[in-house]
Amino acid sequence: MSQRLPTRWDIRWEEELIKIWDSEGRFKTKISGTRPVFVIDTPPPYLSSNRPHIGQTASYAHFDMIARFMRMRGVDVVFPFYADRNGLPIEVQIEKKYGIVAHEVPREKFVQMCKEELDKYEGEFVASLRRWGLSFDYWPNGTDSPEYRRMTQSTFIELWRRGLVYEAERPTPWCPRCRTALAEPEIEYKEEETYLNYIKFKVKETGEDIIIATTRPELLPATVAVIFHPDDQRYKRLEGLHAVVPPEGQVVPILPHRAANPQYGTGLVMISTFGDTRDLMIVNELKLPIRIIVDEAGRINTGKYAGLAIREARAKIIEDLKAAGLLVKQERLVHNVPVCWRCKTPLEIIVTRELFIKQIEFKDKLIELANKMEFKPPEYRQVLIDWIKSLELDWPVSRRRYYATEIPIWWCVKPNGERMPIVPKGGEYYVPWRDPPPPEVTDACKDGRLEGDTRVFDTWMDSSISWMYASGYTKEFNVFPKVYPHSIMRPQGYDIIRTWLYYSLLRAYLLHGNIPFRYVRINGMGLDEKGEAMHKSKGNVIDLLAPVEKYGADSVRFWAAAAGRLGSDYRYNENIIREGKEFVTKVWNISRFVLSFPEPAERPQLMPIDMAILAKLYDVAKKAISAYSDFDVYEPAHLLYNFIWHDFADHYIELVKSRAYNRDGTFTEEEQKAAVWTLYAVWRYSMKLLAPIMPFVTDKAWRLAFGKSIHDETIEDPPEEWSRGDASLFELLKKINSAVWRYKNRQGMSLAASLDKALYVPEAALQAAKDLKYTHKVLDVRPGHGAEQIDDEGLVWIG
RNA sequence: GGGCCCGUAGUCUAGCGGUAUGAUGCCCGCCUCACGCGCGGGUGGUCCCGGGUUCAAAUCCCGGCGGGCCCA
Repeated sequence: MSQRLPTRWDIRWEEELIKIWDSEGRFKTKISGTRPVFVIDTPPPYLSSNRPHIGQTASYAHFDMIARFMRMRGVDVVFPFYADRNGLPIEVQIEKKYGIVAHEVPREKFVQMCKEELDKYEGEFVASLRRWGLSFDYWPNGTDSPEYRRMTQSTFIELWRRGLVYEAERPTPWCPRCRTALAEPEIEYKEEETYLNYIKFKVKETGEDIIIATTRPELLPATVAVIFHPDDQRYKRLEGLHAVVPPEGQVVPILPHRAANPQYGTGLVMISTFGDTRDLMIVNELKLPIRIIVDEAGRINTGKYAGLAIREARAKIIEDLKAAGLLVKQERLVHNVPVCWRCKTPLEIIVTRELFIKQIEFKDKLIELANKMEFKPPEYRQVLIDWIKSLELDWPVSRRRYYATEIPIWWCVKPNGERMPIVPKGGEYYVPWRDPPPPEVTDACKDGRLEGDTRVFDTWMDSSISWMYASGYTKEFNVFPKVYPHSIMRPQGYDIIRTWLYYSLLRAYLLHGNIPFRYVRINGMGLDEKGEAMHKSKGNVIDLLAPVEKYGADSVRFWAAAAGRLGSDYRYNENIIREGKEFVTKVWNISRFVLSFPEPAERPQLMPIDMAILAKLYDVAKKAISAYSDFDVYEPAHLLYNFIWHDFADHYIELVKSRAYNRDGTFTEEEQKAAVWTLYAVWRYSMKLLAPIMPFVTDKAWRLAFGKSIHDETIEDPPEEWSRGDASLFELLKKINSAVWRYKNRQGMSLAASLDKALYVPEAALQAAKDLKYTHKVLDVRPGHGAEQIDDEGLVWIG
């Protein structure tokens, strides 16, 4: 190798390497058929903007490091990248961008607008990640492709056949703006200022007045009960009596129920169908009658206030109550209202026909399965289990939106008006709102008229089977039967445990009676320098390419790996990126140094210090391999940084430099070769261990050295014989080096200057006497004590 | 309102029963033939506060305060 290589790593080499990797076909999934297969269930990112932020990208870099490590362990890794493109956010974005409302535009056209917008983002998204050196196989078919949607639909049809899906009229949290039902995780809460209204009801049996406090007076016509807390002595006497509800005068029971808070308002609470989820729960529990007064657009649809929007109705009814002398008082109040996660519109609970997937009856089984998955780190298992325990409703999966997977149902409308759902046989991509029904559907509806369902699925219906898609379920290389579920790993953030992870588990259980994958790797969130989440609205989003352009991808990857422990949040920290850059330079220069010697063909007789550094490396390798195997990149990053820099470079290389050069023939040829052989052995092995984290500098050096890619090498377990060296000798030599350097420093000497004295060291260190003598340029190296102690422990003397 | 996590030198971070790890910053030296994006040496901490358990607490328990996340 030439000595004329620049002393600094040039980050432009990274872009050359990406081109080389691409031309070598490294980004394509390869299944040998002989090696074990491992699937990484890459999170398909949602393309609501053209670039992921740097925190998100860092987690993808982690996945890449794991993929690269596994490949070097002799495994065929399926590491796909495709986009999640279905769902509400893109629709909302299009509506905002063009100032339109989805349901007022021809559906075909609206869907096309969404698709085009997404296409614009995807190319740049992929290119940015590639610039980070990510080695995924890019699959252009995202969750909105016929290929993926076909799978979503077929798995749904399978569940339908098994009776796990039902359509029911059910009170459902509903967004009047988006005109869709929402599932539990899609509900958010927002503080809102409102009035708590104290309203007079009459007790039917006694004629006395009772006062009820409510923030939702417009729901009075839907009120079906009044409750008080069972321990509330003030109202015990009302138990079993009835209340007359203004203004329409319906008579409802007065019941004790623990959900009533005696401290809130008057302690008497009206229960309406449907004010909120608590109302819903009580209505179900007490089997109260259902009074539907709100329609899909959020308008009152019955009685005196019909046609008014919720807020208008509220104002009007308050006015009427006032006029009738039934409004006792109003208190200002700030409370939390449930809102739509996407558009923040306050939700209503209305009754619609929705499709539900059964989950409540399987809670115990799901918890059992959750205990069978391996969580890294383990503490996140409880988050999933707690969530399963808290579920109260089946999963509503139908949505009245547009850019999503169509529900594959046709409705057979009989002459008598009866509607029968018919599902096709599966295996195709069905668009019932647009396409004619397939023959098996027409055959099943000879006596009726067919209507295609216009609804779509909740997007988690798509992403909850990503682990099947990633395993090539729809692809030519389909390894699903081979890897499911033991060789699939799900990497994801803790923020979507209750959604992506939970629904994946549910779907796997319903489809296969099993877990979806054996391993769950939970990463923390990437935060800004101050430790706050990055949000466009906050203006603290750090671009994912700027630091790469400044410091190079290897440096940024080093930050990604080293910034935080697995499962903990990690902050953006330019210092660590800079440290990564310096480490790249260090690695580069170590490589230049080692490669300046011809590698000995045969293994020479090693000296004790050579054995000692190998023993040290043995230990580092064991720990690093074990950590990598647990999908941790933080430990390896720190272990390798410290070993390569502060053991290998600072001490071993310094100690054996004279022996390796052997300019004046002080050492025997065997001794010299031992140094060079060991330099190579340590360098080779540590480069391989580092390659998953810093794939660029390690590959460039490896190609110069051996004319092939480091990424084709195998990381074997370290040879057992390495462990026979004496690692404590190495620690002792480090202390001696430091002591001498400190001494020279205090004497104002250059470290390269000769010291006209003998060095006295512990007996053990004499095994490296010659190396010590020439490294420190002392007269002699002797055992015992000299005239002057130069360390804290009394080990090192000179004189 | 509930749950979970976190609070260690200017900054970031490890330790999680025996008074503290590393990085960075700062100061001082060194052109040592792989590297000045380097090498060496030093400086810097009531381990958020209060109480408890213990021979002994950053470390365990309780209560605050501050920050974050998830959920209602």
